[in-house]
Amino acid sequence: MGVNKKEIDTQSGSDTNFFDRVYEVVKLIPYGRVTSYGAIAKCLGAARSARMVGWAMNACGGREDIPAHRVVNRKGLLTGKHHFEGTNLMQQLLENEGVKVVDNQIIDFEGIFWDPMQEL
DNA sequence: GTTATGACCGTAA
DNA sequence: TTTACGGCCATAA
Repeated sequence: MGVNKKEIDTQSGSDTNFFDRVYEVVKLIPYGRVTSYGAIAKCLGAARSARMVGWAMNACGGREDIPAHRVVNRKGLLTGKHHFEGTNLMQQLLENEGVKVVDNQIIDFEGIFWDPMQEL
């Protein structure tokens, strides 16, 4: 039995599970902490695929297990809040965890920033 | 198979 | 300083 199918991917180990990887990292985000798409992407080995991380979030719509509200862009801005229900749901969730958010921007972002690579 | 989009990031003007 | 554009990877149509 050889590897018929399509010879694995051009790269070793990355079975279209890119999304699942992002989900796992996001789910690993501790309470009261936040991270950025680039940090997650970098942790996955694709720092240049930060957009894919956000894309994965878009597909996460419906996965409550994934605290996407803890994922923000490099500036600590809630760029994805538009994808949440309502208008301030994401902000409410963050404030609920003790994260101060003003004008869609996280206060002391660098202070509560959680780097996945730092833990992993 | 190609085209277009995307919750980004980084650099240039 | 701010603003604008391109790149880069992956998914969906």
